[in-house]
Amino acid sequence: MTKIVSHVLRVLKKAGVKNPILEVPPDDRFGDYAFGCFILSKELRKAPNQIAVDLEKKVRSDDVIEGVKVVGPYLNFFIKKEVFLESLKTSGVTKNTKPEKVVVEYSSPNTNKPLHLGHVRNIVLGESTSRLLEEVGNKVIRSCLVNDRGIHISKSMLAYQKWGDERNPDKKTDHFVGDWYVRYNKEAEKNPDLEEEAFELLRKWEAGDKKVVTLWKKMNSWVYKGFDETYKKLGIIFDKTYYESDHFSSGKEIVKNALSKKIFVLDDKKNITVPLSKYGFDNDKVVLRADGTGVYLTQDIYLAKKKLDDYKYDKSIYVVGSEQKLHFEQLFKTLDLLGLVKTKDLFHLSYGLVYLPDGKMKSREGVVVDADDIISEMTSLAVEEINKRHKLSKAEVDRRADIIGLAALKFFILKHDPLKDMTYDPKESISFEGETGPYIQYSYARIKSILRKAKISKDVVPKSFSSVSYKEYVLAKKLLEFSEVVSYAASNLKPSSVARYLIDLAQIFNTFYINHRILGEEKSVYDKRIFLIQKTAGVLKEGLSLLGVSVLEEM
RNA sequence: GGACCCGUAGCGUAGCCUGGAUAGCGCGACAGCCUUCUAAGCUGUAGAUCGGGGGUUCGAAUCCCUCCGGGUUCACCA
Repeated sequence: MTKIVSHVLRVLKKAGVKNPILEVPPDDRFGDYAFGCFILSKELRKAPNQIAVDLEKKVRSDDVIEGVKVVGPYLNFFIKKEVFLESLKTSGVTKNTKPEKVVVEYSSPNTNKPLHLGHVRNIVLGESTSRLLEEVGNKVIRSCLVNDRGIHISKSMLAYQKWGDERNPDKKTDHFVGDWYVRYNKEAEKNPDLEEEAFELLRKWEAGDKKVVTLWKKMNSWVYKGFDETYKKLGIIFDKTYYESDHFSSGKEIVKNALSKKIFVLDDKKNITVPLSKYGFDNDKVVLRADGTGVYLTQDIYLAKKKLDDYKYDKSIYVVGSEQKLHFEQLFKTLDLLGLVKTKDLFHLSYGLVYLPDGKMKSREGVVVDADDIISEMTSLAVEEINKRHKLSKAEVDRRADIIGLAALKFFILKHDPLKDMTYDPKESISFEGETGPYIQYSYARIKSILRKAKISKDVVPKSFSSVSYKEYVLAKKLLEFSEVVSYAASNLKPSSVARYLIDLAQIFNTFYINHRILGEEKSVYDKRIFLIQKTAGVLKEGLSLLGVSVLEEM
């Protein structure tokens, strides 16, 4: 691709254009590349169209350029179709020249309730971002910060203590704990004194009360067991888990130190604060209360330092919902002031909230789309779809349904720009047709089916290509875009651009598929098309894998 | 009230960074395509004053200003 572009640029320079810029026309009927002559019109004091006409005379066709054509102010270049297929032989994803070590923090659950759809968005985004960064050559450390202490877990604990009769879980263990959290909130409505009891429990926990700590450990272990099952279904493995309970009171030394260096200051109530208002923030931010207790920011400072000590990272990415945007701006500026990490090496990958049709999810009332529920709902929908089409053993149906259901769910989330809020309507649920994960998987399976019937296992690479059809050319051209798309997605942390690309590619492939036969064609055509569909399968599989989605050989 | 984000056909969205040739796609609607490599597919039709207004520019969905609508956030909560 770039080779073709640089060739055209060279030709333009030879024709007398000093700094040529190429653009891609909106429709390939206009050509493969275009040079807009507007930029020259002032300098040459000629109409853009006249310039284009003059240039046209100076450009000859060669082994890359088939011809040029003037349309209005544009000089349009038509590239020989086989050149695109030829470039496909050597195409691939470009790796970073300087690989970086990147810590990606995601999931970050509380331990008082099971994971919900919001977490799924977070996890799927975090995982895909990690894979993208690895794809371009970076080293990624997947980390998870567990909020395992605080008033929320005390509430679950209190309800269990009061009404749980020391029962063992009779359902998925994290759901069991979550039920007590919901129970607490229900009871607390009638009896506001419960809140004080919950705080009492938290104080006891902090004081190291044995009974409370034992209960806390037991309930957390149930939650972790449940989380692990969910992570396993989603295909997630963390390299490192940080627990809030290990360092919720850490970071105080760093803060005091910064005070003595006059980086931080005392406010009129003797709280230690970060003087953020000097740097364009609305307010200063308290980091250590006068009574010596820390806040969220305090331990986040500590954690950033800890991660730095643990991994000496070049970049640190936090996958956290958009409602915490301000907090991360404050944190990043603070870390910069402390001289710990430069702001440019920190990134808050912010994503929009997941809404239900009637508003926000409320986990304290149990109004949530539970992660496990939605996964199994997707899976059973997939079972129905499979049974409509095939008669297979139950084991095979289940195997395929897992892969298809998860693809539908993950792709549905990832095809949206992370920034935007999204609404999930359980009634309409997630489709398997149109712009979906299964659609991409299906395209892949179609290719695999042909390759099976052709009994081809190795890559077919024709020496040369001839009489390339329009649809073959369009497919080849799209395949060549893959590496650019990956680079863009990795540097902008936007898995959605990969998802969008895969939709386009699958559409183009399916059109190609309907219009061109492969099996039974004469050798040169057959080889050319096998080459194309093998490349397509490769890109579909690799692209999906960047989204954390698997493929099926048959579906 | 301040700050930030979002506003593109009935619905869901891409394009906005880096301005350019008829605003791309999916769902839904309508009309078609399975005796040939998987119809989870393909083809066609209808459907958009790109939230309103102003500005910059030869040219604005894209950049700037402003207004309107929606959201998030502004704690010594995480």
